[in-house]
Amino acid sequence: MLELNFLRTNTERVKEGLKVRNYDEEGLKAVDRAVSLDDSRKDVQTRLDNLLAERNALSKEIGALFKSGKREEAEQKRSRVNEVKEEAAKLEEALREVKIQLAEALYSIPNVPHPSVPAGNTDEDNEVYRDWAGELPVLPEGTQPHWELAKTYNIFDLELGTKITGSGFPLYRGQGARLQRALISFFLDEAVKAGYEEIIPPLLVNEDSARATGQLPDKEGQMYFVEKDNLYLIPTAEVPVTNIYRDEIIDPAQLPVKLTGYTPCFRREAGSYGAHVRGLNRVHQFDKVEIVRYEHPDKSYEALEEMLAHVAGLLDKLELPYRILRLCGGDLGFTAALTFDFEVYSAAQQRWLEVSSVSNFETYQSNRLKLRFKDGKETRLLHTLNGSALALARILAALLENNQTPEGIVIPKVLQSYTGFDRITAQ
RNA sequence: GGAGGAGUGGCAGAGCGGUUGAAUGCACCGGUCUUGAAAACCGGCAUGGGUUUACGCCCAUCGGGGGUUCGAAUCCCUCCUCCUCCGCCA
Repeated sequence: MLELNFLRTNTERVKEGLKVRNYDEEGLKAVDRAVSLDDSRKDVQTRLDNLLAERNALSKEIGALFKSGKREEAEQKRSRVNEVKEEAAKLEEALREVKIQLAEALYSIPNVPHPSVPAGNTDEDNEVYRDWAGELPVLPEGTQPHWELAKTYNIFDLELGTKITGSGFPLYRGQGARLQRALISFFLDEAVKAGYEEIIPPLLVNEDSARATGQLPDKEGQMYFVEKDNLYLIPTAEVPVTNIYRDEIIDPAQLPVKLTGYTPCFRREAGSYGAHVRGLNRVHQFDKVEIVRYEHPDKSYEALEEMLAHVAGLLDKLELPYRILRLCGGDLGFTAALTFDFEVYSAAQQRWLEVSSVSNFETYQSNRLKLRFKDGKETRLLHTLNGSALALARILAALLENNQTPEGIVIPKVLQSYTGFDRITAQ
């Protein structure tokens, strides 16, 4: 959530930001509402504090009176304290109430978009930040989409996944499983080479963690929930990895903190079926390597560039055609200030598939996380960033389609030492 | 899963109903001394909120939540976590 101080001192800027996200006049009111709720909060807080101060002072006096044997005086004060306590109880209730409302108001206000974020409503309005410079591959007649290739080469099986679990849970096998593992290792190795510390986090998280990264209360329906133990299956490694430093004050000498983690990701994706989500295009379980950074506020946009270069480097090495989009206000995630999406071209489907999303959240996440650093005497919020590097299922889809030849599916050179074979052939 | 024990500042560790946001030690940051360093000595050293031009003052926080009391780190309830023993187990 946004910092209250920022909200108070930059009210107009926040509103301008909401307009970029297509909020109407009604939506903008949340900003003023939050500020006025905070005014009430301060007012109640001050009155309560004064009462508590009085109570504390009286209690001390009572203690002293009892010691010196002045019973009666003590009794008098005691009844006064009881009055004070009654009043305080009311104010405490009021404070609790106003805090809940304030939190709700704050949760309803998204991050302020970076000035470079273009206006727009849908993904159609996203800006092509860097287009693919070369020719897009055109496959000859008779080429197959990846779900057909899966059958031809026996590399993954959606029907089996359905049998075992349900739709959207692919089962990889043989050379397909091997290729999947190769991609994970390759991505992790590249991240480690780039200075990221490798993390294997828990795949289930508690409510606090889900709340801290903004999955709750916002995207409740997106996550699988284990009711018996009150745990959520992670929709991305971002959740456990970003929570590592929840509630911490970091020594600035440790900055930047660079972390990477591979995890399966679980997403309910309720109600999404149809042609666009065929095959591996959208599934409930997929593998992803995530990179996460905590940065000094002055350096976070530099870091974002670096992350873009890193992801671009991965796609270059995999020899996949891709483009980079700058998300427009309407498509930008609730918590992000600026997001770039990477899309690879899937030649058989003749469409672009999103394989990475790289974002700067500025202090929006760290405010909820209470993730700070010491800036001299001052304690300040850090900037958090993250990006997929990379999401597996769709990469695999594009790879299979683009690299199909009459002699099998060609494995990119960088992966061959990981897979142990240079092409996938019919088994 | 069963039985017992414990959770206090960055760490270790006192306190077990009153002026204790918390002794002491270590770590850390200043200073004195020293050619320099170490040692010694002196000082500082939690987070959040309110208020103030400022110095400061006030409130909350001793695993989380609730309760008893004029007053709770200290007593009670509850949840969580950790340790020991038993059971189960990749």
